[in-house]
Amino acid sequence: MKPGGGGGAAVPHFLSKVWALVEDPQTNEFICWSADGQSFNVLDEESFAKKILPKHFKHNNMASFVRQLNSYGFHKVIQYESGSAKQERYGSGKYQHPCFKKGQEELLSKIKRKVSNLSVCLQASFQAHSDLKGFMCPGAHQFFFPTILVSIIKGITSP
Amino acid sequence: MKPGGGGGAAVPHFLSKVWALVEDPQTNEFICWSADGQSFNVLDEESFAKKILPKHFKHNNMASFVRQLNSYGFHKVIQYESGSAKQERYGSGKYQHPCFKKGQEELLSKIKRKVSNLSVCLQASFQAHSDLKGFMCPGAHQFFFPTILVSIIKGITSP
Amino acid sequence: MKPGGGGGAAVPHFLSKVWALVEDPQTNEFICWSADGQSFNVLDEESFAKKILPKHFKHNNMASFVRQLNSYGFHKVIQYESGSAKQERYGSGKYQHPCFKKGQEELLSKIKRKVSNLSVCLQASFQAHSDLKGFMCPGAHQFFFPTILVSIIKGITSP
DNA sequence: GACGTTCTAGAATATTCGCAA
DNA sequence: CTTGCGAATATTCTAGAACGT
Repeated sequence: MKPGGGGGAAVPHFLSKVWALVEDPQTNEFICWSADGQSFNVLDEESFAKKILPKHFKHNNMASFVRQLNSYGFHKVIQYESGSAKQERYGSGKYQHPCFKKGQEELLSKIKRKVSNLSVCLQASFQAHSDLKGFMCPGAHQFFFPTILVSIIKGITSP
Repeated sequence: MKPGGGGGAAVPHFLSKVWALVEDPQTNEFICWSADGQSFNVLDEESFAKKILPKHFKHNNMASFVRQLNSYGFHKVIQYESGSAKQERYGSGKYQHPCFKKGQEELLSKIKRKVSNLSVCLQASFQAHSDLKGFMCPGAHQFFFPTILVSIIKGITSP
Repeated sequence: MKPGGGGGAAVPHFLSKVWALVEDPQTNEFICWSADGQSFNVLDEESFAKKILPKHFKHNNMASFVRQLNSYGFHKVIQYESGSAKQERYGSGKYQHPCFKKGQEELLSKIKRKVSNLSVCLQASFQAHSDLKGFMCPGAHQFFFPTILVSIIKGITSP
């Protein structure tokens, strides 16, 4: 269960919604897959922000949408304009993530949200020590080992 | 015999009452099975709280009802609105438990109330170490960092 | 400047809005100062949640409003009903904070948002152990020492 | 002592603002 | 100048804790 904005699945709400929007033919005027299916396009950011976003999120700001994309590791694809011939539509944008590809919805679960320092550091620091498994507290539903921590605290406080 | 509320069955009163409410056709306007029978819906939480709850419990607060649901391991199901077609009713909610399914009342006895992991386990373990005082977090009534340690441990043990 | 919610003042948006709501005569039917000006009352929580909240916040849930109040250190005031004479309005609530008092708007800036115990307790507890400095997690801006705990745990688990 | 009710806090995601690479 | 990110607040779902029956 993913709280916060309300997750009910392994995939956060945000990702599910973006996927649905890109897939939905009714919104293809605003957001759709790119030609090669490796990224998605927002065709008119202003219209998309004002018309589509508030139906699915609690805001109507393109900047907030982009911030979320970045949080999940999406990157804007810089479209090189060959010469001046190309008339790019004003306000369009292309965004990409290696696990966000047309026809491969199962990859969504691999997209991880980047969080800021606290949890990241803790987890990052401890993940390198996966040899610490196997400490169940009797009665607990999860992995747990208070006794050991008592020893730790004692070690710290009365060295 | 299950104490607490003075039940006479193996299933706690709370679960029996929720089951009865979901089944009862007369209250289907407020609470009913979902279409697939895998969860139940509260259609209008405020009406449900004010009209139905006090008839069966000692309160009329949706929050207390939800707290009980969570205590028994129910989870809220996030309903994703695909597109704008779906007209979700205001203030509705869907709740689910793997042993709460339409037509399978016998599963109810498998639903267990969760006890507080923290106090139970930590206190048991720490009582043998009464020399650890002085690690009180100001404002805390107990040793100071149970939750955080749990977080750390969870990070270690369930990567 | 307080980011998040987009404040432009020293007082977070939430506090400013609550203050304005309590002061505003037009919303006194739903939220107003208590008689002594030491707290504020929400007279009908469900009406307040559905009618007032969405006009000022991005939600219409009383629970979210209460979560914010608690985050800022407000407490619910338990109203003792003297005998059976007092007819308390159904679904009302009184909330109080030592720096939220009628006529003293300047106190608002003293109300601080509580952050997750995680950092608070860690810092509070470990500041008394300044000999543990030097254990900064790279990228972290605060006191922190996962590495030491890992070392300790490893030392205990694999002696 | 397990269960029920209430108030508060934890934890993850969401939204906003501003800055810097 | 633009993209991406840090950090603070906001919203949601779940759990902790205290008290009562």
